[in-house]
Order: sequence, then structure tokens, then C-alpha cells
Amino acid sequence: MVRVRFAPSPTGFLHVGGARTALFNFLFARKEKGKFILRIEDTDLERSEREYEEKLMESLRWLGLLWDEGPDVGGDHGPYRQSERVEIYREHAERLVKEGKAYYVYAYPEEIEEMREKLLSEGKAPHYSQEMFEKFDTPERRREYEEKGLRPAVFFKMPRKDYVLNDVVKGEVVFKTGAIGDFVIMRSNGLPTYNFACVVDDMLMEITHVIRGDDHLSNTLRQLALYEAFEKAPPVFAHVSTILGPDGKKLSKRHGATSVEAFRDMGYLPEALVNYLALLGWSHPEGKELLTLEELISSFSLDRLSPNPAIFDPQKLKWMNGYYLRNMPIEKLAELAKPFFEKAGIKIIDEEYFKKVLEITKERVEVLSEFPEESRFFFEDPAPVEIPEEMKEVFSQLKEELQNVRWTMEEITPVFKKVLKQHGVKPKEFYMTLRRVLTGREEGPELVNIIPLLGKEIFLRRIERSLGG
RNA sequence: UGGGAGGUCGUCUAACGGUAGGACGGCGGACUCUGGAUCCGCUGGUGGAGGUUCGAGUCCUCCCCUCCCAGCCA
Repeated sequence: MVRVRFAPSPTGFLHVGGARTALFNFLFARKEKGKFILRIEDTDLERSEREYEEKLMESLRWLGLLWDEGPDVGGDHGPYRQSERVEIYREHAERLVKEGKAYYVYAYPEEIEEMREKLLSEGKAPHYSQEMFEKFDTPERRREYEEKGLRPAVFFKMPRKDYVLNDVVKGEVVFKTGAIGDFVIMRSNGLPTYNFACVVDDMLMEITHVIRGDDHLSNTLRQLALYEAFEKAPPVFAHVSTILGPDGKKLSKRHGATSVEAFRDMGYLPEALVNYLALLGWSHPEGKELLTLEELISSFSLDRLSPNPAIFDPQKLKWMNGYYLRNMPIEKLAELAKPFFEKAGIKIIDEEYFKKVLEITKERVEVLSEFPEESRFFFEDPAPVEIPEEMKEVFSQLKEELQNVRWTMEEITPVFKKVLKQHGVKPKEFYMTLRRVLTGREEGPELVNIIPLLGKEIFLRRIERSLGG
């Protein structure tokens, strides 16, 4: 059975890059009838916050990427927060020490940093080995650690040999001998480092596939060595490409919105975001681009992941969002749009009227947040607009003649034509002026849709106000 | 300093060693009020140089550019 995991750190909001990784894991799990597991990697004590954990979950739920095992829903392989698994890591570290595959180090982090800088200044790679730390292991130093309640760090003895990774996306990757030196697996504060915790967890949680960003490709070398030390077969690895900003650098806040939450607040739909993200580094076998979550699940496969980085294109996402908006059932659209009207201070009194407004204006918006301003004239009178002198009589006559007309375009349009012809006014200029009188703007939905919905009373009132009556 | 990944229109992405195509964007047209909707058309690309081959985006070599790891962050 396929078991995959998404393992974010609760150090911020859900980034679209992480969301894309979660999405691929989710799609693969669902396609293979496997399990999608959420694991919280909260060993960075300074940056991790419970509030972020909750926000991450909220965003994943909003996207529709529901997990089968996790801190909230539990499961057979818990706990699902790394901070609750510290004893497990300690035991595994001690096992490696006993087997001679790891060792204690009594150097302070600052001392190690010094060694590192020295190596770099000498033009050498900052690789460590056990001999370098022996001088710190003295009775005085040990006593010191004990008095301060410190634990020695645990370093893993990195075997000096080649490692080969057959990655699903990247193909065969060879890590040459001497690529890295020994590395920390347990810190002096008693918490594990990323690579160690990751391997222990993936092993114990019986993860079959690790689908993650290729920024961790080089970390895989350490993890392969750890699997070997534990005498366990590693999972299948698939390193997906990185999402970059327009400048080719990693996508970050300086490029604009990067979190799922920010896009949600701007009025983007989960359907659109999921669809767009899925196409960054993956393609449908037939080249289809507009795909529901269900279609993504049925067509997804790891072998159609592409290895090159992708630049995030807000314009294509916005276009896609507009498409989903326009093709959504009006009832659902109404529910989703309401919060944006409330925020804009527009009161919705008549539900049916509201739906009709959305039906007309949706042609002209691409995100939910654009609805209020685009349709404000349906709910509030715009400031009166000056009618050009040569058209005042036209509007006066229309005001009179339309009083007793049944309010449909079939009966209204002939009146327009008749009056325009009588006054020798061109349709183009008339309609533009009418548009400004009714909406206060020069652009908007089609007048043939606006007029019936506004109703006779509002139509005539706005003409009257502009006539200065 | 050491190790690893990547490079196809502006962007995303397709192409058994055999026609470089699709989408978004941009430009133009149609839609007889406007237009962010709709329809039609155009524009536009294999980082560079060699090699192998009947034939190279694809295989090989060198060069260039970009990204990632070597944190007691993840």
C-alpha cells in the first residue's frame, strides 16, 4: 500500500510551493488508493508556533487536500508531531552510538562554527570527522555539560563511499565519495536534526514514497546513509522541481502573494489554485489544462513530473480563476462572494436579486474580490452624471415614454430607437451616456442585462437625477 | 572550497532519434454602447560551439547561465 506524507514546519503560512508538494502527494495517494499522511515537523523551537500549525491545516482543508493520518485525526503510527516523538529519536540515536555508527561530541555549537569558518577560509570544504572533536572530550568539559544540564550532540559517522539514488523525477543521481563529512543527528538541546528525524519517522511510519521539493535532493545523500545504518531499505524518492519568482529566484514574499491564505483572501478559488499548481512541473497525458480535482486524481502519475523549475505566473492563475468563477453554479458563487460584499460595506437584502447581479457581472471579474466594485451600482446610486446638452431632450422624452412600458428589453429598445431617430442622435453616443447615468462608469456589463435588472424605478430615478430634476 | 540539479516561444508545458505543437500573455479583427466575457487570426522558442547520425530539442564533448546542499533551520 502506498503511504505518502506532507511534512510542513509550522513556521509560517502554507506557501504555494508547499501546497504544490502536498497536492502531488495527495494526488498520488488517491490515485494509488493509498494513504496521505500529515506530519508536523516542529523541532525548530524558535520559529515553530501552534498558531501556524492550525493555519496550515486550515489551508490544506480549504484546498481540499484532506489527510488520512495526522495530529488531529490520529492514526496507527503516531504521534504525528515531531516534538512529541523525542524519546523515539533519542533511542534510535543511542542505538547508532552503541553500534559505533555515531558518536558524542562535547564541542559547543560556536566552537564548531569556528572550525567551519576556518575550513572555508582555507578554501576547504567544511567536512567534519570524529578526530576533529576529540580534543573537546575532557573530564572538565563533561562535568561542565552535566552542571549546565546539557547533552552532548550526536554526530553520525558518514561512510566515505559513493551513493546512488534512482530518483523518479531526476533519474540516476550519483553522490561521489567525500561529498559530505560527519553530520549532527541529535542537538545538544536534546532535539533531533531534520535529516535524522525525517528518516526515523519515514521508517516508522512506513512511508513508501517521498515526494518533495528538489531543494532536498542533496539532503537525500545523508538520508540514504542513515537508512543504510539502520539496515532498512529507503522509500522511493521523487524530487519535484522548485517554484521560482519572475526573476528566477525562489518564490518569496517580495514577488507578491505566496501563501494559500493570501490567495484565498484575494478571492481566488481552491479549484483554480489546485488546477494551476498541478500544472507547474506536471502535465496531463493529453495536454488538457482545465482539470477538476477528480480529473487530476484519475490522470495523475509520477512519470509525468518534469524536472525543470517553473516560474509562477500570476496572470495564468488569474485567467484560470476567472474561468472557474464563470462556470460555477450560481448558488455556490453567491455564498463565496458574500463575504467580499460585506467587507466592501454592501448589504445584500434580496438573495435572488443578488444572484442575478452576480450572473451578469461574473463576465467581468476574475477574482471574488473584484465583485463589489464591479457591481456596486446595482446596490447604491452612483453620483449623478452630467448629461450633454444635445442629449437632454432625448433623456427627458425617454423618461416620459418609458413610464408606462412593460419593463423588458423587447419593449424598451424600440422606444430607444424611436426617440433617437426623432432627435437624430447616434446610438453610440446615447448608449455611452446612458451607461454613465445608470452605472457611474464607462465600462461594465451589457446594458441589455443591466436595464431589466435595475428595474424601471431605479432607471427613471437615475435619469431624473442626471437631468437635474 | 566540495557535492548535486536544471536550461524548448515573455510564462507554463508537449514532441518513439523522424512535422517543434497546445495554453496563458501580447498584437489585430468580429461581436452595431463599453468591455476584463465569447469567437477568429497573428506574433513568438530548442542557451552557445563542436561531434555522432540519412536525420538531433532528444545521444556525446566543451563552454555559458540559473538553482540547491555542505545551519545544532527545515
